[in-house]
Amino acid sequence: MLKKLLDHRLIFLTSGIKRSVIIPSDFDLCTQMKLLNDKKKFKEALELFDKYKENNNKTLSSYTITQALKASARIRDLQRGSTIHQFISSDMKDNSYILVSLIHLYMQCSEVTRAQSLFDTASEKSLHTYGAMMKGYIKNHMTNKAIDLFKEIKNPDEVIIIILCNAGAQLGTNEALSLIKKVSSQMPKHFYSNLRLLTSLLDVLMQCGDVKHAQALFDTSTTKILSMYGAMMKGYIKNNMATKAIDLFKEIKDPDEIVINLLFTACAELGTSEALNLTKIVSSQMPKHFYSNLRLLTSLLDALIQCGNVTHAEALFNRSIKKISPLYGVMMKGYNTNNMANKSIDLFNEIENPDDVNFIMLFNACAQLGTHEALNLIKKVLSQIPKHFYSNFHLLTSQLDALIKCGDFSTAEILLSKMKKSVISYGNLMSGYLKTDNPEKVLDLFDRMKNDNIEPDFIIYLCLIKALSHIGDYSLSQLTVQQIPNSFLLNDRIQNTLIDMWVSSN
DNA sequence: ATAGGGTTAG
Repeated sequence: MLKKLLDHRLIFLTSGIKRSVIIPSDFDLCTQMKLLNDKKKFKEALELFDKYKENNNKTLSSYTITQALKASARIRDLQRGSTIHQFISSDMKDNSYILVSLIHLYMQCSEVTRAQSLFDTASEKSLHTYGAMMKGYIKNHMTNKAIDLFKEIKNPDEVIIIILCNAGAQLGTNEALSLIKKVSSQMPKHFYSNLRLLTSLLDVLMQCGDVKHAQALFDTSTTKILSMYGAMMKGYIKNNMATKAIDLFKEIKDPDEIVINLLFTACAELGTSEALNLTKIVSSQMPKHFYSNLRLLTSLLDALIQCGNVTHAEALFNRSIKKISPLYGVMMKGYNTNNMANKSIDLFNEIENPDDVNFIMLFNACAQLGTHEALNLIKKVLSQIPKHFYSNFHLLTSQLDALIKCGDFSTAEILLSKMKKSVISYGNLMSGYLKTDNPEKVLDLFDRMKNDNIEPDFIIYLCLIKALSHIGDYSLSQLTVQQIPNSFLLNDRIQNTLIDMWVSSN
């Protein structure tokens, strides 16, 4: 695009002063906005845009509007983006650059319907338009829609295939894997020399569990860029092969922040003393400014804690000038796993804007204590949780767990009735009733589960048999056990628990 | 204009 602009400028420079007063000012605006956007200074780019609009009544070029839309999309400023949309002249609305930018804007702001209607009414649909729609669907977790759209495309280019790989990686299913394999075998061979495409391909193969295929592809590539190592390491971690991820890391000459981050994740996964040594060596050898990357620091602390060195993690945490919620979260997790729930709670009280994970960690700490004070804290915190966190299933589950562990079954029951029903939450409440010697409640919950059409799992049946064992009613036991599928009756632990039950009811 | 690999969670 810059080349096009430069061409414009050359024309205007040679065509007299009069034009150079009007046009180059918009040109300058556009170049400056692009520079700011490239530096991720989106707000500044938009301020410049506003200032220019105030002082000039002239129509803006499509290049400038594209930059303004891009900045609005990146900061997810729907209000501003819509205003610009209204401001666009009708003949410019057919411009394909503007169309793509508008779709991108609405998709980034989760306004899928508005993006869809722009797409549907567009007179011409370019590959870029399809690409923006597909990317938007992925962003809004409507992955299958992205794949459906892909199937409409006759000659996908490299970018479209990259986006398709992203969709496949998000799904991680066998269906996604076979689609990717089919598409990659049919695409022009020279696409394989596009290393960004190759990275996405490695990523999707790994996320769908085809480690061997990814390895073969990685090994045959003569040129290997860092992102390819990153995709492989991420894939090994995902497929529980952390050691392989570490081995691959050792082959990298100049690791960047991303692959080091992946290394720390792998080390955290292993949690061995070798992993601890490696974490210490790499963190001491990496450039000092990496420590101010808070995402990287979070992984580093996690690795140290999981490998058992809480003291070192604490020291680094205290040394960090800037502290973000995830950094508190990882420390709280560390205290929780080391049975230091009180320290975890103290840390929570220092957080200015707790995120969802912070709340989860607090609930875990309260569950660990199981005291009356802990219950009071849970109730105090409940009123502080922002409403949008209530869609986070993890948060509700750990909240339920904390209430049960602190013995507040009535509040737990209310929460369960409001939650999306699941085996996990039922199992949690059942084992709570079992521990507090309420076997009748366990049977009651089992019936409610059946009414909710939830498929019981191993844990549920185990709780059920133990509850029957507590009650000790032979005919009730016989009647209930008939409902357990044979596949579960073959399990050793189920069989042992059953034996205990028959003994106690005779 | 749409394009790659990264943190904490039941």
